[in-house]
Amino acid sequence: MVERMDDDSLSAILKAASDPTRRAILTLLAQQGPMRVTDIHSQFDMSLNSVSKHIKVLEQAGLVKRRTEWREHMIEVEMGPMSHIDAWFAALRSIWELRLEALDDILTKDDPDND
Amino acid sequence: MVERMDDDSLSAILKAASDPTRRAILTLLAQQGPMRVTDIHSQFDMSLNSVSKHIKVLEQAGLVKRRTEWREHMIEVEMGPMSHIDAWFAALRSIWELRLEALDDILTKDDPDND
DNA sequence: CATTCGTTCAACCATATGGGTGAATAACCT
DNA sequence: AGGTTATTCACCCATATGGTTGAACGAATG
Repeated sequence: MVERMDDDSLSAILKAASDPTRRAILTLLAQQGPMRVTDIHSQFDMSLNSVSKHIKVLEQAGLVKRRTEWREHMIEVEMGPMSHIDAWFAALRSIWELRLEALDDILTKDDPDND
Repeated sequence: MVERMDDDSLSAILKAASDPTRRAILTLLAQQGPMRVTDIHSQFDMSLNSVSKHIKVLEQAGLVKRRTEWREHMIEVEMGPMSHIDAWFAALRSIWELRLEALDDILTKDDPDND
């Protein structure tokens, strides 16, 4: 069944994922596993600070998790919340298909009353 | 292999979907089928103009299609591009799972060399 | 203690976004 | 032609966003 999640959370997730840099960070983390902010930064042509901010956005959306080990912040991708995107899309598609089926039903039933 | 679609298109799609009003519009259209801008507007507590702007964002992201019939603009949800979201998510998950499998492989092989 | 390292915080800037209002355009209906 | 209807365009405004630089902080290390 459709887990009706917080609209705000979903917005945050989608918005966080809508930035190419942030998607690249997620991909990088999925490939490499947990990385430090500095390591992530080394893969991008932008200030460490900007990368840090992107990570914060991802973190607040729940798409990454931070394990602060001593002075190093290990950032790890979190796949769980991403399924909310999937769920929303699936729900939308199911609503859409339901309507089409109903429409088809109306059009194909041999009811002489139509028109 | 990861089907690398236009990064910009995907960004546009995710960004368009990241707004609650726009998601509501998509849901409405999926439920009701094609609607006019005015009809959509009647469901929201906001100016017609704002609704029109939201529709334009959805349109540019390819999430809705516009059939301009005479003076009426019929707006219809377009499910196709939404699968890009799905595809991106699936690709990310697959990258993630591949890494975990490889990791598991390393950890479980009876290699006496590990320390 | 001073330094270096890893990271964030604070301030700043340009641009985008979401909202509003009012005018303009375009087509239909007398 | 004049009025109504449907929609967008052009502005305006407040706030958010993505980027920058420089300072600050906390912890390891010489």
